Amino acid sequence: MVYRVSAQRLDRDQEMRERILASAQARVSAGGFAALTMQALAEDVGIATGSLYRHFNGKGELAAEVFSAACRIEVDVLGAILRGSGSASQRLAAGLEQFAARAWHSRRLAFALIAEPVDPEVDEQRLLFREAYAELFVELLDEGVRAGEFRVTQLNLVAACLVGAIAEALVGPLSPPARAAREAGSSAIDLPTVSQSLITFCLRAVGAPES
Amino acid sequence: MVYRVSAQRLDRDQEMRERILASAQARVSAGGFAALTMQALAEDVGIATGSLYRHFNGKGELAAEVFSAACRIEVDVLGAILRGSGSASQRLAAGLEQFAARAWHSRRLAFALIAEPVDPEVDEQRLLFREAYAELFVELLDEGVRAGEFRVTQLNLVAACLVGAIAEALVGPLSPPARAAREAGSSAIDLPTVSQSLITFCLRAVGAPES
DNA sequence: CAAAATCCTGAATCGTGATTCACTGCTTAC
DNA sequence: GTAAGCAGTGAATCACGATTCAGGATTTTG
Repeated sequence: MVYRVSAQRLDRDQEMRERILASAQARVSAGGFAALTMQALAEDVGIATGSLYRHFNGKGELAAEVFSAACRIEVDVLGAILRGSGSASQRLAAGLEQFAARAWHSRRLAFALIAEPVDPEVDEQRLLFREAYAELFVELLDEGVRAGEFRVTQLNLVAACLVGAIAEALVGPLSPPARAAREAGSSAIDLPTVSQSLITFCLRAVGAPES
Repeated sequence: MVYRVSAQRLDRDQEMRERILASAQARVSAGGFAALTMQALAEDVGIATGSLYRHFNGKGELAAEVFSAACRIEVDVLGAILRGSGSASQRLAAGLEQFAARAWHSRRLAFALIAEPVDPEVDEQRLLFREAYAELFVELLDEGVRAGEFRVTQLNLVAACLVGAIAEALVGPLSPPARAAREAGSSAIDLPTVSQSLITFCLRAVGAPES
């Protein structure tokens, strides 16, 4: 044996893996998962298409990893707020505001994560992350109910409704951004307005007392 | 000229077109749009694949037509209720109940119409029909606000939230049906419970006074 | 019934993009 | 320095289903 996997090699592999993931995420952020082709990605990174397969078993795995990484950040951010300090209502409002702001500022990515049609492998991840979101809301709802702030019985169902309402409001085809993109001269709603309306909607929906 | 398009032929063409659409809808109802391949469809109908192209310009057109037909029914049904008689709150509740019942009884189709990844051509239709739904809700919200029943300012946004909440609750990956399908032994929620929770959620969300 | 025109067939073709693999060229260890 | 073996290359291959099209079958009219 005159060749063995050296530490140097492992480092380089890891670095390359990260470069690939970074390029992939950039692609998705710019043009959605539809823009994530192995050929284009390889060109971005500056390697041959075949080389991608040294680092990932296939496109599905790669896409799923891009997806998870992006989502994990979102879930962590939201979780930190929802599990933070303050009353359940305050935390719900803060979480929604944060969520809205993030989605607003990277719409393409938000759309890709929440709604874009993709490989089944990615869809599985999406399922898991939507559940993760819902789980966070279930926790919060539970606390809110115990504290007498919220009036909800079917925690899971209401959590799903919240996730759906938020998703549709912010990134679905009906969302203000999407509408604005379609009809050029449409009356633009701004972030604070959307944010506030969404918060009011959700707080009322869970039976929080009006401020 | 010894051959011209006769009335008989036109009739047959129309009948065939309808048979194709019926088979296509059956396929989608059973296995979603993913199961709608031209080959399989042709076999179902009992004709050659090429013959499908006498009746439809391509798969996109066919799929879009299946989609529209199914959606139009839903929108009409919902519209009839939302525009019917009774207070805005009563109509909203009735509409939700109806919607929930229909989705519950044909989940696969509901999923296909609301959430399944498909051709762009179908996505366009989806956009239009989601807007149609939202438009119905906007009308209702407007009436409700005028009547002093609802307290909502951003009608469009709130309508989108409603559509999102309903969709996610009933057919999204988080929905009780979907959950039950995944975890075999999960505590099954029944339709009346889902229906009631959804109604409460939506009525509160739009600021309707508690009953 | 025959001629003329269209319809129907389904195997072959096409398009798209992921995946492979024989080859070239680096790394490693001594 | 150099032999052994791994990494990188990218054009060729594959997979998959939509779409086409050259005949054979059918319908229409006189």
